[in-house]
Amino acid sequence: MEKFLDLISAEMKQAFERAGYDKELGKMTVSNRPDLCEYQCNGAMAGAKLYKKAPLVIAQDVAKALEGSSVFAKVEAAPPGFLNCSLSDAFVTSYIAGMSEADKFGLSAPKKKEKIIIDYGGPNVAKPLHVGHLRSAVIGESVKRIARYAGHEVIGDIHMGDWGLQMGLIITELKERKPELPYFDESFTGEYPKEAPFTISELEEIYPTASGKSKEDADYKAKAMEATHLLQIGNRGYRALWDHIIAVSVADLKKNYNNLNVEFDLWNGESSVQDIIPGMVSYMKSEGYAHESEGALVVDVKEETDTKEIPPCMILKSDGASLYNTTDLATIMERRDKYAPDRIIYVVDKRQDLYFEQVFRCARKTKIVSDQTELLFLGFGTVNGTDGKPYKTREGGVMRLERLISEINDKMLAKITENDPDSDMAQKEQTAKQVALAAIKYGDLSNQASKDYIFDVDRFTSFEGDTGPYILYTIVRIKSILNKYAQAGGNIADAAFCSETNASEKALMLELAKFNAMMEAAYAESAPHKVCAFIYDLSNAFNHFYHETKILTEENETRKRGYIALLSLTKEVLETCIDVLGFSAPEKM
RNA sequence: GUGUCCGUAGCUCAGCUGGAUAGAGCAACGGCCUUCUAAGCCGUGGGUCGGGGGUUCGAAUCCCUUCGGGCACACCA
Repeated sequence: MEKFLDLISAEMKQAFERAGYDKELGKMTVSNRPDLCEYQCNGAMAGAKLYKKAPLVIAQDVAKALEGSSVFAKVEAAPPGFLNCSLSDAFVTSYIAGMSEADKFGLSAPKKKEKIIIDYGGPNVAKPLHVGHLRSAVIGESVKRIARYAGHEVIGDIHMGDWGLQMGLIITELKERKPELPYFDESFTGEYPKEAPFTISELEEIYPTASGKSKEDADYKAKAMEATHLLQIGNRGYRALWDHIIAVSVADLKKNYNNLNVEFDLWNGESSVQDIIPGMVSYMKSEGYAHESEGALVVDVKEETDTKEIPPCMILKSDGASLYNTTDLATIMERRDKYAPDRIIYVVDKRQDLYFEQVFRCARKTKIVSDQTELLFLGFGTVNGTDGKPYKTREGGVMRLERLISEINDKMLAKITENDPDSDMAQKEQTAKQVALAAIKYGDLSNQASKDYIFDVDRFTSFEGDTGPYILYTIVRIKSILNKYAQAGGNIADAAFCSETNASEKALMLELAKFNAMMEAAYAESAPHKVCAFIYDLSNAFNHFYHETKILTEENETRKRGYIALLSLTKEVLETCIDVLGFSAPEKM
């Protein structure tokens, strides 16, 4: 389905042509003076120089050429040369009616269906999730859903940090505490226990303890590095232990991400590509891409056109061990071979910008990625506290995600209980979680991803104005009316748009009409905040309409059915949008 | 030092492929609940769009410069 703006621009372009001007001047934009008109065209001013004519004269010529238009109800030429346009009710309602019939509300299928891998989440196993992990999960999930809605094939990969020194540290600490375990007995040849010798909470305590010790005790650190090495070369007991760590950790991660309504298609990690690293390294050596520098194996990635120094991309450390670069490059190879993606999107902290620039250049130079594959770095900003510094607990520690979420859940439940003391507790807890999640996600996604943002718990739990709960509240209001309508015997499916509209009704329709263009832009720019801005405007338009219009008591049946059709469409569009943002609305709140 | 991002109302942020009087939310103040959920609606006050220069009929938006801040800059991820 054509975009609304394109349709009315087409009408305007024809008018420019009929009046004897270049039709490319006829581009319409949303009015920035809503008191004067709905849409405007500034082409007459741009054409003034070209035709050596006063812009107002051109505007008047075009306005004249639009007399009798079925699209525009009114076109006015205003000094110095604006064309102020109001749309005809019939045109708007027929567009909206078409939208409600169309697949995806008129969002056209992409010219080419792409295969996209989104690399997001990126938690470390055995370390609890903290606020820093929130953005990658929330933004990545939304970018994934937007791309999917836009008609592409999308694979989400959590890409865990599950290989390296942190694993050696945990193993070392376990060995100190429980040396009697069979995993540490090199003569043990039997089957290892199926049960892990620790719980997730023990694991979460073990890692920071071990990490602390290794910083103070060089001997301990050496042991951890040795353990890491043994694990990597396949020590049987350590591998068994590692399997336990992963199993326990992944189960916990799944629970946490599930609470966030975040789902991954692949649970791969750094360890997944260990087998292909040796081959990749020897390929880079034999093809002459990699060379030794200061003891390490590197690939030069600087280019003539650089305005800054780009350090080489390191493939192996001077001790021969692999590092983040190594696994990321190997992962690109693996994805190429398994999925042949058109694009890989990395939803990662923006501080890793230079690092990914190196990796991408290295991948291109060494041809481990196909030329047709786009590598996109989607860097997000830091989550700060109200002091503008990275978010911490009141005590100054790292804020665990679970704690943050439960704090907001609690505040939410208190608010809901205040509003509705009667419903049963389980129901209210469920609703509280739903609304809290909307508050957190909308609070994050309504900011541009690349910018730092301030996570203000008080603001996020106040739920007024431009917030997730406001959007949910709007949806709940609509649902409530539609339910009442149905209960009174009305059939929502029978509703039909009425070509006669009041002002706030038309304004709501004009907001709805922006849907497909908005979604297209949100996909093209990987910009969930555009979806947020759209549903905020749409909710405002609805609430204004709601306030002005008595819907269920409307006596004119045709008008009433028109209202119901409009409510129904508004609800569906809002629900579609919050779904791509990764949250949902309750029945009541 | 080099690179990069940012600087818009008291606070948090939109707007940035150039257009009229720079928008929201919060906070402040004033209205609106016997009527579809007041987590709402309506209104008032609040701005040298960091400073300076340039391009343009027109600049928050593009270019240059300057000040202030964040971040990154090979054996972490």
